[in-house]
Amino acid sequence: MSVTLKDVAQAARVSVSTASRALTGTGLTSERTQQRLVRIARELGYRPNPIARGLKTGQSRLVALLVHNLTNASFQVMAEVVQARLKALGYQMLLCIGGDDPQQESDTLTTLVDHRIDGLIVVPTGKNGPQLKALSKDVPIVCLVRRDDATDLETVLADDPQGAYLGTRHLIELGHKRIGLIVGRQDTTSGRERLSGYVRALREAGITRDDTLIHAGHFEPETGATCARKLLDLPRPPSAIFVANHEATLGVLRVTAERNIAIPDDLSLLCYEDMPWFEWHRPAISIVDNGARDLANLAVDRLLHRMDAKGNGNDGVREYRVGAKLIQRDSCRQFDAPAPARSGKSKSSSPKSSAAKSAKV
Amino acid sequence: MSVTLKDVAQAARVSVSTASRALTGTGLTSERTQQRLVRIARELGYRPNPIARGLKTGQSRLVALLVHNLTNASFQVMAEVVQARLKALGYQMLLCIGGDDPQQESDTLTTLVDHRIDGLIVVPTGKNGPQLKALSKDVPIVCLVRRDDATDLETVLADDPQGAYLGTRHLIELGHKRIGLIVGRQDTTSGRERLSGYVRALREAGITRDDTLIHAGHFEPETGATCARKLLDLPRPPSAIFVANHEATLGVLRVTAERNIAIPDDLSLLCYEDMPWFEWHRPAISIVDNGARDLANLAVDRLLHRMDAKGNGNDGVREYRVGAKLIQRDSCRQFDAPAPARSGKSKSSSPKSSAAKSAKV
DNA sequence: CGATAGACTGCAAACGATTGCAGAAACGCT
DNA sequence: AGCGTTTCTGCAATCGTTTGCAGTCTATCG
Repeated sequence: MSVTLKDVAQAARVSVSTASRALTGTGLTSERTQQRLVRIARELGYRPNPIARGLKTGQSRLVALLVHNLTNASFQVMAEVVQARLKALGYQMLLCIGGDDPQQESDTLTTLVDHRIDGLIVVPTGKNGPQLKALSKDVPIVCLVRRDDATDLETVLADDPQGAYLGTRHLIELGHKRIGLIVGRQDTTSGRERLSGYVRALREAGITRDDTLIHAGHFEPETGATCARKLLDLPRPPSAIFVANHEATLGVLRVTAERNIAIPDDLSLLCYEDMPWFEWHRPAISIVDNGARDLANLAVDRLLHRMDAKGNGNDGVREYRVGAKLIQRDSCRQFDAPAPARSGKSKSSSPKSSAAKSAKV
Repeated sequence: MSVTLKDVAQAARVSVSTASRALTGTGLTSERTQQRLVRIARELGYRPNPIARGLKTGQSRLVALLVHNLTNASFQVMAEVVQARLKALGYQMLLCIGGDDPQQESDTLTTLVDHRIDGLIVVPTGKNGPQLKALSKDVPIVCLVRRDDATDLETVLADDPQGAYLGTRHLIELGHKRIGLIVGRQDTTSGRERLSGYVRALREAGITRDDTLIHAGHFEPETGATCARKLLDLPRPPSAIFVANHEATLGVLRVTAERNIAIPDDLSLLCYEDMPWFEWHRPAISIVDNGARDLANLAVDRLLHRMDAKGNGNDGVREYRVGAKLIQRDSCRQFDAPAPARSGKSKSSSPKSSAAKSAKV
């Protein structure tokens, strides 16, 4: 079917080995034959067969990126970054979707190493630590965004404690005292860390933590909505909500729209991680940016380093943190302490707030 | 490193060939040895090396999906569908991002066939027809969403003419006569077809086409915004806009927000292709759904068919169409013909519209 | 009891590359 | 001229499978 090394060798009247050496540029052939072979190979349209090569060398020039899904905007940009970087180096990216499901992750991992991938960047579910650890003996692995506590794999993390702290502090500085938090599962690194950042900011400001304001769990838009309702139905509802879990944002937004709660006038809203439409939304939504682009780049750097270092690319560093930063848009606003809560909700009786509402659309 | 067939054979005291036959289940081995080998293989944790197998058989169990990007929600769901389907059949999906760039597409294509992929589903740029055609001799290929006119490849398309027709007709039925259209590049199938559907619906309704209402091109949110402005600045602005180009939506939405144009009261808005947040947005955005899920499934069906049929899976059909459907949400509204346009814009003077505006947030 | 079909099994050659080893050629040096 | 180096080339083994062919064994039948 396609032209093989043998064909090239025959056409050039040399042995296959010579052809191989000439084309891989080992410098073990004379300048003349080298050039001749390169020319002939090009004329014949020879393309080395990576499968055959891989069998011999044990390498595939394939690097896998295993993420949970593609709906998450962060994963999208990470995928694009990784793809671009790898491609420039002659690797092909294998993008896999694990669905945040341990079983699926496990399956995918085994097929990937079966395919003798040269490297792996993975957003671990956290439930396959032993397997990951075992695989890391065969393949350089870098964890991204989440840590798997059962392993000592090199991990590139967003600085979630700092990000959550930053976000919370921002709200506090705006005068908010009751800040609702919607945050991810507490058995994930990011879930725990974001909560801790939130708590720290409160403590520093001398605000006592109120657990009725905190919702942690595995969110989808729908459950995000229920939590938002719970928060808003509180006797003393929060004046700001920090949605530190990406998936919940849509639900929260819907509830506020349903109830005609004007953002930021009636409620300040701050989200974690960017989405392409956040800055187009009215009001444009302020966020804590986890630096997806930087994270991906760093992960690639580390992976390449390990791949070069052939097994002992261990520099002693286990964990890299990429700083988060606050991006202020229009969804957070100075909080004017209201009259001390009496009975019932005072919202609908406030002409000011409703006027503000009609100014916004 | 990992356990090979040879190891299994040795442990079972049979030849490698027998081991191979037993494990691949060719039925050429005795029941007893077959079972014994399966057991031993499992005990040893044997996993066949797809590279070696691929070298011999010429197959890789890899199927590639080449799309433009991952920000497009349709591509996301397609990727997830394809991944799920293939995985169930023991294939690994290779997801590649071509960026709608012919050069990049071309490069990716060659590395893919180098890797001896078993099949390819591609959203073609349309600029690499000859290459695709050539490759299709080696690999089963199915085009998705776009057709490459330079080839006669089997193609799974959304029914864009129908979808655009459906959408436009819907707006007409609501009483709209001046309907702005923002549509994709006219050198792509979908761009042309959507325009034609729009035109047909107008013609059927006896509305004369007004080219100042039509904007075609390669859009990003920003250019989408400029077009929206142009439309709204027209002496007689449209009462509805059909955003038949996915990328432009955000821009249009921003302009309407900026100008306090209430949707659907001041302007009806209909979009093509769904986005996860459309139904959470207030007002929820009505769309023409191109059936991404069905498209992906059909593409996989066709590809598998071709892969089975070993080269002549050609059933004579060249083109499959997946029906589009209208999903009505809240962004379109009955149009009450306004008083004939006088001088200036009457919008700000209408108390009704501003009241409506303040009801919405 | 011997022939023969049938059911299994093993040998060895592929697949397309890479690579250690050794031979050949060319060259310089004494 | 003879010899040691250096430089290049080819042979052949190898990676882990699959598979055509031929051989072995058993069982069955005449």
